[in-house]
Amino acid sequence: MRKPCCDKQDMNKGAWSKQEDQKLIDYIQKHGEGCWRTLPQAAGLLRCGKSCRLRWINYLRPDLKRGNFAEDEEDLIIKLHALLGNRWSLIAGRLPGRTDNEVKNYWNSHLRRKLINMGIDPNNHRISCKNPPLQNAANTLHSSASSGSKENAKKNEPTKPNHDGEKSCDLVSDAASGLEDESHSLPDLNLDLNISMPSPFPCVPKDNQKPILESEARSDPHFFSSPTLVLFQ
DNA sequence: AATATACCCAACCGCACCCAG
DNA sequence: ACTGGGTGCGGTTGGGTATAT
Repeated sequence: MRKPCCDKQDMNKGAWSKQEDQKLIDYIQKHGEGCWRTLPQAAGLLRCGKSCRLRWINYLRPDLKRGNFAEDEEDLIIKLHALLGNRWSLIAGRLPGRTDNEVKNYWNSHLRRKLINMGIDPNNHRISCKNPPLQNAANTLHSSASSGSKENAKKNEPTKPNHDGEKSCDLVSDAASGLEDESHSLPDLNLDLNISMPSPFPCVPKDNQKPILESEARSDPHFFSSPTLVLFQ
C-alpha cells in the first residue's frame, strides 16, 4: 500500500473557508497550476495537494460555468454517456465550463432518474423491461421529467434506484456496446456523434486536459469522422 | 411546529495511470 | 525493465437544505 499523498495530521478537511479559497486563488494566479503536492505549503494552506487541486478544478477555476445545465447540455451528457459510459472527465471535456464532478453529480441526481422515468436503463441506455417507456418518452426529455421533477421521481421510482437492480431487456453491461443498436435504446435521440477536432479536441488537449486515448477513439467509429460535433439535427 | 425523509452537491478516498530517474 | 512519486479519475460519503408527514 502506498503512502497517503500527504500527512493527514494537521491538515484541514471538509468545507473550504473564504480565506482558504482566496489563498488558493491568489497563489495560482501568481504562479499558475503547478505541483499540487507542494502548492499547499507554498500557498500557506493546511490542505493536502489533492484537496487543493479538487477545489480549484471543481469550484474556483475562473472559466467555470456554474448554474443549471441547459437542455442541450443535458442531451449531450446523455449521448456521451451512452457512448463513453461513466468516463465523466471525458464527458465533461466536451462541456465547456463544466467539471467531471459536476457532470457526475448531475447525472446521478437528475439524468439517471430522467432516463428511468422514460423507461430507459441508464446503465446501458436500453429500454428497460421493468420500466417500459412512457409514451413519447423522448419528447418528455425536456418537459415532464426535467430537472427538479421530484414529484415524478417519487411517483415513478423507488427511492433509491439500485445500480444493478434494474435489469434491462438484454444484458449489455458495457454502455458503449449499447450503441451497436442505438435505435432501440434511445428513441428519437440522435446519437450520431461526429466528433473530431473543433480546435483542441480530441488530438490536441487543452492545457490541463487529457486527450482521448487513441485506443478509446479507435474503438469508437464516430470519432475522427468529421470536423464538427453534430448533435442536434 | 416538530420531526422524518429525500435530495443535492462539495469533498474525500483509494485505485490506476503516467513518467522521470 | 523496474520503481516510486505525482496526478487524474470514478465511486462514495457527509452535511446542509428542501419537502413531506
